[in-house]
Order: sequence, then structure tokens, then C-alpha cells
Amino acid sequence: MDHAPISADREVKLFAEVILPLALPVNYTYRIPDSLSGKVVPGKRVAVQFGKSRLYSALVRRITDSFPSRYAPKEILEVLDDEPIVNDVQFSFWDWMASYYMCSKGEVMMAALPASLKLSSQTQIVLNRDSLEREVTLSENEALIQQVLQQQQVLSVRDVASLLNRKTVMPLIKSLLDKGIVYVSEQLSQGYRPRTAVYLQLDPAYRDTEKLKELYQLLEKAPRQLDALMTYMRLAKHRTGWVPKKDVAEESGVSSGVIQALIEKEVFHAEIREVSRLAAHETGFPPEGNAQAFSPAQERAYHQTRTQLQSRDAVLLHGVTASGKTLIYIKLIEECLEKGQQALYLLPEIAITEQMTRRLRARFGNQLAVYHSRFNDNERGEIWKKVSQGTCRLVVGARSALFLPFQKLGLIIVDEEHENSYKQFDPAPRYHARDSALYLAGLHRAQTILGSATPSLETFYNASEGKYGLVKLPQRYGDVMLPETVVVDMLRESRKKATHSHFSGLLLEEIRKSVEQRKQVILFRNRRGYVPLLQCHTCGYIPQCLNCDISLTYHRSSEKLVCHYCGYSEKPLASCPACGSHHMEQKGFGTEKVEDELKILLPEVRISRLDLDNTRSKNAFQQILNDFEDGKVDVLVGTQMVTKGLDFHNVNLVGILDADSLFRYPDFRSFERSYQLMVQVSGRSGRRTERGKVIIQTTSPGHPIIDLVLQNDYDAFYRSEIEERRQFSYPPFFRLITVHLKHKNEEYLAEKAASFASLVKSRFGSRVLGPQIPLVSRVRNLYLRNVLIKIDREKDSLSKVKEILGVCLTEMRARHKSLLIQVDVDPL
DNA sequence: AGCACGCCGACT
DNA sequence: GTCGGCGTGCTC
Repeated sequence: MDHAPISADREVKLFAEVILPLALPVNYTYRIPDSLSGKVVPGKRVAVQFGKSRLYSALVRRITDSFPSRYAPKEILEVLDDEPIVNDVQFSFWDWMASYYMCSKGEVMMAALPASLKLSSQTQIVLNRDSLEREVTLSENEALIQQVLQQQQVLSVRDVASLLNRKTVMPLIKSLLDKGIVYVSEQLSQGYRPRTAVYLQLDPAYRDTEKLKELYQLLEKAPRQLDALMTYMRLAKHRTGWVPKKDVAEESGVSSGVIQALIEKEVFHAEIREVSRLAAHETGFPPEGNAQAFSPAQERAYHQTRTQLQSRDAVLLHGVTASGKTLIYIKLIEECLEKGQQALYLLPEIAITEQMTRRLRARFGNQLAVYHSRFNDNERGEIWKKVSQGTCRLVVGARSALFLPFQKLGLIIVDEEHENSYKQFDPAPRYHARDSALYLAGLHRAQTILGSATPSLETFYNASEGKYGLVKLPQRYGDVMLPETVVVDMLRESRKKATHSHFSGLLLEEIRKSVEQRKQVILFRNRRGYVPLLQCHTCGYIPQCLNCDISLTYHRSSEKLVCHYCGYSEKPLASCPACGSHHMEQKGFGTEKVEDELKILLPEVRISRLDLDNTRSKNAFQQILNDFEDGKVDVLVGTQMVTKGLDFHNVNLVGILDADSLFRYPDFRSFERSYQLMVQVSGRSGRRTERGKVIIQTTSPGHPIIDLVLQNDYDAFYRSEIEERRQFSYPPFFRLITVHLKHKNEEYLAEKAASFASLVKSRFGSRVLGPQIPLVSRVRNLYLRNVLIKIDREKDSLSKVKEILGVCLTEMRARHKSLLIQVDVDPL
């Protein structure tokens, strides 16, 4: 420094560590060119070249001055943002997520940023006009692009590729950039385009009432146009007010051509205006009057919540359906906003955000924004900005809303905490929004409310152990009645010959009654397929999976024996492969069989089925639900799926078939699901004065858990559930780690999965509680083979597990580079 | 993720 | 003899 004063200012921060939007294990370092020094700041996006030809917008993580000795860093090409788009808290959150869910920071970044903020092949290039005056030697293709750009202003990288009909187009663009022919479009940094709408105004000439009358008469001949005009008059507050054209069209039901005719007649003036997307959603929801008053029970629950929050960061609000949790949320949000902080309201599914938004909008108006993946990128970009600026104080959203750039978050509400759609599955990070919310709240020193009528086992456990506060709201509005619960002893019934296949006489009778009353029925059976187990009557042989030590389930619809763990399937055999006997016994029954037999017993009843097997295609799930909700189906037979996303308003009967299997290992969730079903049905039917009915068919009617259900003692039921699992040395608080192995070659994959499993086993030793289950499912044309590791979640366990698993992963990756390995951490 | 390189079998 | 598939390695 003393000897080279010139280098003094070069000595300052020269390199930037950036996160690339890829699944790369580490961050990469780029040189900050002199021209950009000072502009490169953590949290801003920069355009960088990565590899030979690819351009990415990367996110600056930190600035360093240490010269990387192992490689020659490339330069940052451009800074894309004037201000950081990601703040420090977010970075901490990302870091945690990457480490907790064992994925790369790039993958977290991909999940976190709305599409408008991450760009890759959509990168736009524009012509540098100055370059036209210069003499530059260009290749044929380069000249072509230059030519096209003279006419077309902007081209995306993809456009260029299709224009030249080739894939490797980046070097060409790089060369064009180097030669100064093009530059990266500013649009790249713009992020989003504002939304516009056409607004209508009545020509001021018609302010005069006489003139207006004339106009009405004139339009007698054009009734549609008159309709449009009348609608406008109704919608406009003043005679010359501006009204969105779309509103007029929708309200009056006329086509836009009709309105266009009125514009041409100069009855209306049209103007294109920029509209805020947030405001667009606000229209139509005028603020409703005052806050509803608390009931005494709500008042009590509210004060308990406040008290609990003084000593704890999170509270479980355990309130039965329709007990008025929302009002308590609203009050807590109000207080949070009054303190000048932001609040986040998480909902498990986009579908139910609508009604909740309405309610919250009435209270919080335009301080509120809705954020989920159904919104287009531009809208999401706008909300991102508003949250960052603090203009938007309350966000209602699905799990992706966790990633918004909150400045000072004071409260997170996780509603319907038990819903498993809070868990992200396919692309990494495979995060659980509830767990992540708790961590995020910790970073902000914010408070978390977990709300549910039927809390998940793990949350209930945490609350009963004192980790979270616990507030109950057991009373319902209008003293709603619980459903009548009837236990049918199937052994006794069958001895009395009162059963028809798997149905008790009572259940069949009740189904018939419900259908007659035009009510609907849900039948819950936690086994899919036709028969879960076949056995040779002569020698006792049971067809089993080659990979997994479980019996194969017979599926009649596909005529196959299928392994429900790994997906292996084979043709059913006419005779026993062990002894040749033709007498194969069918043991047990699945949803397919329930559906089949019910169709025979009650041919006039419309029956539909909802389970994994018939919802494989994209819309099938929604289609079946819609048909049920529209009343096209009387009885819905299904697995745990029936507890999700259903509107129960017309359901007055739930049948739980073979309740015994619900208590048995290894059905972690089955009982929970059937309980949810009961609670929900009772909640909904309770709103209307009538009482729903639940019929539990079991062979062990004296079972303590069934007794608890009959007493409707939810807490006791859960405690006993926890106790029971402990007795089995099978704690309820597991961590399931799934390792996804992806490869195109199935045999190769099977082999690697086996070797990975044995590697894990040798490292984990006794910590592997469950079997290693290879699970193969077809994902696009890749195969996914999972290794499940169940681990006791003691205090030190997770970090230890991760340490060991980390070693296994590294070893495996080092040995088989072509194998894609990803890890999924489940809450239970 | 993409892309290049090198190794194999299968073709004009 | 080359073409092209697939496994492997690498990208600041």
C-alpha cells in the first residue's frame, strides 16, 4: 500500500459472492469492475456469465476483498437493481432453510423470488444504435440478429435461439455484447410491467339532463347499448365519473363491441389508465361496518393468548370449527399493525384464501395484500415491492408468502396448522411452511399463532410439553351440537348375520336415509386398492414385494398386484406360485372394493371414489371434488384425501370402515384424519341446526381410543395417542428424512438406492428405526427412488443425523456423479 | 441446470 | 470409419 498508492482504492471491495439460481453446492465469486464499484451491494441482483455461454441474474450475497487464488473470477456484467431486493433477515432465513432442508442456496432463491425477479433464458437484449455507425466484422448470424433488432427493438435469448434454429446461442450473444452491438435490456431490471385498464367517462355534454334524455331516446333502437349506458350510470358516482370498462361490460353483460360503439358515437370517452393490481382486488369489497364483538369465550381465549405470548413465542389456538378463531386473529393483527409492524397470515391453500381475504379486507382495506402462486408474476412483483417498502402491512398468502421482504414482522398466523399442504414436495427446498414460519418469526422476534380445530400430533405434543402456549376455544357459536357417534361391533354383527360384505346393516340403512333426504355421505377407508393382502388357503403363501418386505395389494381396476411402498407391480397369479393351489384368499378390503360392493348393494346411489389411484392426472382430484360439491355424487368413498378440501355443508353422515386399522402401526396419520373428518362434519352441520352422524365400524369396540372419541375428549385422545406410541418405543415425534435419488436408468437407480441405503445404515447404525424403503415413482421421465430414514427426534438427534447424512451424501455424490440426490426433511 | 468431453455400441 | 447415446466433471 505504501509503495503503490494507486492501488489504494483498488484495495477496497473488489469481489462479490453471489447466489446463482441453480442447485450448486456453493456460492460463486465474481469481480466487481471499476465502473460498478459501489453499485454492487448485497441483496441486489447482478447479471453474470456462468460457464461458457450462460447468463444469469445472480444475487449478491456479500462483498469481499480477498483475491480468490484457485480460479480467475469473471466480471459482473451489470447491476440490475437500484436498491437491494432482499434484506438481511431474508438471507438468514434462506441460509437456515438451505441447511435445514439440505438443499442449495440457489434452490431456496428459486423458490423465494417471484419469477419477475429472476431471469435466465428470458433475458432481453436490445440493439446498441451507436454500433451501427461503427465498422465491425460480424458473422453471418450476428449480422442477422443485428438486422432483426433494427426492426424489433427487443429479443429474448429464447427468441434468438428459435430465430437461428439452434440451442447454443449464448456465445453469439456474448460476442454481440463484446462487440458492443447489443446490450442487456433495461426491462431486465424493470421487473414488472404495470397493469392498465380502460376507463370510461360519459361525454360532458350529457351533464345536461335534457341532452341525456335525448340520448336515452336515441338508444331505444339499440337496447344493448342502452343497457351499457344504464349500467355505467349506476356504477358511476357522478355523471362524469370514470368507471372501468370491464366493470360496465361485466355488470351489464354486453360485449365489449357494444361499448366500443358507444365510444365511437362519442357517448363515452375512453382512457387507458395504470391500475394498481392491489387496488384491483380491493374493488367490490367495501369495508363492512364495525368490528364484531367478542363472545365471553373469545374474550377469555384472547386474554389467555396475550398472557401466554408474554412468556412464549408461539401459541397453539385450539378452537373447534366455527368457534370464532378468526375474530381473535383480527384483533391480534390490529394490535400488531398499531405497533407499526407487519403481519403475515398463512393459509394452507389458495382456494380458501378467497373467503378469508374478504373478511380481512373489510377490516384492513388496502393495507392488505394477497400473495400466492396463482397470481401472475407482475402482481407478485408489485406486492414484493410494497412489502419491502412497508406500504403493505398485512399479507395473506400461501406458503410462498414466507419469502416476502418483510421489514419488521410482528406476527405470523398459521391457520389450519395441521394441513399437510403446508409441506412443499417436488422442487427443493422441500420446506414445511409451519415450521419455517416459526423460524422466521424467531428471526424477526415476532410471535406465532398456530390455529387449528384438529392440531397435528407434533404441534399438540409441543404445546402439551410447554414449548408452545396452549389456548382452547371449545365452545361453538349457538351451542352447536357434536355429531352423534355410533360404534358398531362388526364381529357381533357378523355373528348375527347382520352385515352385508363390509357394511353393517345400520350403515347401509343410514346411507339410504341420507340419500333419500338428498344429503351426502363420506365413507372413509385408509387402504387403497381392492384387497391389501392375498393368501394361499392351502399353504399360506402371501405375494410380497421383491424390494420391500410388504404384501402386494391387489388393484382390480388395473388388474395388478402393486407394492404401495415402491410401486413395483406384477400380474396377479391364477394359482399359488408356492403350491399351485387355486384357492387364493382375499384378506381385508380397500377403497376400490368398498366402492364396488356398495354399488352392488345400493345400485340407485351415485358413488364416487377419491384416492391416490384415481387422482393421478392433474385435474382428477378437483373434478371429483367438484362433482361431489355440486351434488352429482351421493356417496364419496376415499382414503385420507377426503378430509382435504371438501365443503361439508351437505354431508350429514360419515362412515369409518374398519376403525381398528386406524390405531395400528404404521398409520401415523389415519386416526388424526378420521378425527378431522368428524370434527369438520360436526362443525359444518352444526351451523345448520341439524345433527350429523358418525358411524364407526370396528371389531374392537372397547378400544380405549374409541371410547375417547365417544367422549369427544380430543385432548385426552391425543395424549393417549402420544402415550401409546411411546409404549411401542415408537415416539410420535419422528423426523422422516427422505433421500430422493433421480436417474433415468431404473436398474442403475435401484442398484444405487440399495447401496445408498446400506451406506446410510452402516453410518446411522441403530438410529435407523424403520426399514429403508425404496420408493419409486415416475416423475416426468425421471425416476425417483427414495430412501426413508426414520429418526428419533431427541435434542441432539437432528444435528447428528444431518452430520452423518451429510457424510453419506458427499460420499455418494463423489462416487456417482450422475445421480441426482436431494433430501427432504419431514416434520413427522 | 446446462454444456463439453470421452467412452462405448451401431450404423450409412 | 463416424454418429449419438450416456456417464462424468465443471462452471467463479
